[in-house]
Amino acid sequence: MAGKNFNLSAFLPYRLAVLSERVSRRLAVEYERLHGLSVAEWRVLVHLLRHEKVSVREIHTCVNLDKPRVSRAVARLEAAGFVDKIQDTADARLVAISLTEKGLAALGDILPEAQTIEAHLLACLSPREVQSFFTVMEKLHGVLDGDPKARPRMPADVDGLRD
Amino acid sequence: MAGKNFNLSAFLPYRLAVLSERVSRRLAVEYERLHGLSVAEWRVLVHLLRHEKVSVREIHTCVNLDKPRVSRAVARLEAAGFVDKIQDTADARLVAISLTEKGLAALGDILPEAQTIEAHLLACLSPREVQSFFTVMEKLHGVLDGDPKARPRMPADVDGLRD
DNA sequence: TGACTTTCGTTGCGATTGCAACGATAACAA
DNA sequence: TTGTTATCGTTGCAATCGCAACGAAAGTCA
Repeated sequence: MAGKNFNLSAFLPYRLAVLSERVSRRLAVEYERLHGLSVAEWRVLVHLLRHEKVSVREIHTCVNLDKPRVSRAVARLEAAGFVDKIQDTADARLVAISLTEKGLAALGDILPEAQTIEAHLLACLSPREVQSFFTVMEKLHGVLDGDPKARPRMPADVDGLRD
Repeated sequence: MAGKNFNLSAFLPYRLAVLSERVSRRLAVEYERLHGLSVAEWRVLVHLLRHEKVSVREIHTCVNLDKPRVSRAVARLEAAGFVDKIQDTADARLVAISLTEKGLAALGDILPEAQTIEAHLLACLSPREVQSFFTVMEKLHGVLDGDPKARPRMPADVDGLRD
């Protein structure tokens, strides 16, 4: 049989999954330790740092979480006092979510840790390697962008790299 | 505040998570379409291709799935007839799992698709880029290996690259 | 105006997840 | 032997997941 020598450990999707999960979990240790946050909650908070009064929909399209996940994350963040959620005056369907002081303070605790972890990871690479790594990830996304069976990518992840 | 210009879309852990999930889902389309398999079941089957009569524990340490997940995946695979599970004669605690003809046939369907997807992804990269990409992933693992707060890596993923 | 379609955020629900136990068996030590 | 410890695979359980469907609120157009 053809695949007899198929090696899972060298299979790109598997490798990506294993590395990504390990990195995610390492980060999650800090979210959890500092303020009991989940990945979804962390992503929402980070998004709010740069965008005030945003809707669930906008967060959803920017941080790669489906709508229900964002909705529930926001609900938990609001209950914890990290976030304010008020109804939009112009469009009653919309909700305007923004950071509270407490939320900002929490980010102040977590962000440095997160950036330290990232810096720690990148420190083992040469500038050329870093550059190449991100380029390759981008190219792989490009392949999936052209694959009708792949889930389309959130626009923010394409544009977001520019600033 | 320091992190005001923090950009999630350029944050390494986030980028890795997004890409990895997209690739995984693209693959999962094929598992599902062809034989209704989950990621866990796919990984177990692939492992069995190279290792006959293995225990749950061994699979667990080789394919980055926790024990309960392997146990349940095997149970489903057995119910579907893809796998045989017999009790080890020497050690009654152990179970010997191996592929059935049907399981082998299923792999025969899925493996080519999986390899095509991987090839399709890699085709957009130069040999140097591929080499660099895997090297970088390895180095990132190396950083986590030295980080006490990171979850240790499964030995098989270290050794597995050698063949 | 009024019937339709679309978009909003939320909720329901079955399935899956991760983790901590569990009973059963084996290995080890006194 | 017998008591202790370690390891096996499995199960319980609460939390989370993804997806579909929902009611409410615009938007659209005859």
